[in-house]
Amino acid sequence: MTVSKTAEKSAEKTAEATKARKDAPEAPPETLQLGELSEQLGYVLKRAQLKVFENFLRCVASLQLTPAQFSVLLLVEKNPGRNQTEIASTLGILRPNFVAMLDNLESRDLCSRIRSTNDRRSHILVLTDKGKAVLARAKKLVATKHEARLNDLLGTTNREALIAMLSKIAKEF
Amino acid sequence: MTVSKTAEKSAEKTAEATKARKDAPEAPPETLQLGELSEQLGYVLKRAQLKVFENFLRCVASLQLTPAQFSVLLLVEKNPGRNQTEIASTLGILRPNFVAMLDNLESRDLCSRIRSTNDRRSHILVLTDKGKAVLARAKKLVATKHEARLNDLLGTTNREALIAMLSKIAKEF
DNA sequence: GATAATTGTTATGGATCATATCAAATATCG
DNA sequence: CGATATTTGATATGATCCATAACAATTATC
Repeated sequence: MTVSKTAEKSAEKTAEATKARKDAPEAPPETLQLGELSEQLGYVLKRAQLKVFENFLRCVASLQLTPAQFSVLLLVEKNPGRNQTEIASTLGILRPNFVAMLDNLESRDLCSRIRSTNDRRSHILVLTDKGKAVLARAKKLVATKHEARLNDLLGTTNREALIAMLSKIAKEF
Repeated sequence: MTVSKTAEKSAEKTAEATKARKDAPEAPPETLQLGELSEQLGYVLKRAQLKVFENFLRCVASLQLTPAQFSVLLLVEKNPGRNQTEIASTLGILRPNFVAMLDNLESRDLCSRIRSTNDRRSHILVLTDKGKAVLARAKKLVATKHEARLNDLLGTTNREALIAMLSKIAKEF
């Protein structure tokens, strides 16, 4: 759809515009060559990440959950009774930016802030019943539509190897 | 360094705060459990991508190049004579956002916009001599410091497998 | 030759990310 | 004990990135 848009044009002025048309070995002229870019880790990582996030959003579109929101719900479910700072920092979210995120989730009745009795400064985070239900549905959608897509593409063994390598990079790079 | 910050506190009020202290099989209490998050493709992808970009910036800090700028220089070098729309679109950059990027690179005399004689609307992009030199130095830094780091971490075979899988995801997901 | 499409550009708004600062609560330490 | 420092959640604010609409100049199309 976007390939044949920029065809050869204005070839009547410069006669050389149609040179090297026969026995062209490779490199179709209308497509740009990525070259070393396709071997750059950062480039391909970023491109893959965008595609994966995009697919994630489609898969859980019915629940209106972003990857970041999904990760918050997962972490709160796994670690009930933790405060905002703890949840945010393990997700790499800065505390100021976490406030609006929680405002959103709380306004949708997916999680609650509870003033801690031990330390009245902190807010303990817990999932509401609705939050647990939504998260359960999200998990199913992600497993059956999102992760399954990855399995189809790579196979289970490769998928596990990929996750392992990315985890290692995230931790040790 | 950030592990032992939030130690157990105020354990004298609630006697249950110190329960399950002996024969704890796993799960140190001061560290949050990632749970299913560590298996989520999107999460580990994003985390890895941030680490890789961070490392890239450090490796080429002397040249003041971001990953995006590096990709532009690489693509222009590989595809001389292309216009802004072509370069931007193959990198997934929207044309309006590409203008400021080029203003930056051009103000640093790394690349030039040249009015095309065929189509006087478009700007042909080429690297300046300085741009070619800077790109050459950047390539060396990236190869010896950045990509080499990845080889040390994964090994050459795994590195190639990782790049291949990420490329596949970027294209077919 | 009138109309449509393309190119680079500007303006603009949203989303993400980072820093400084604050009040309330707690911890630390003399 | 009490003065000081630290922590927590929050606000304000700015930077950066990403997306859309619109525009003038140029070219393509019919």
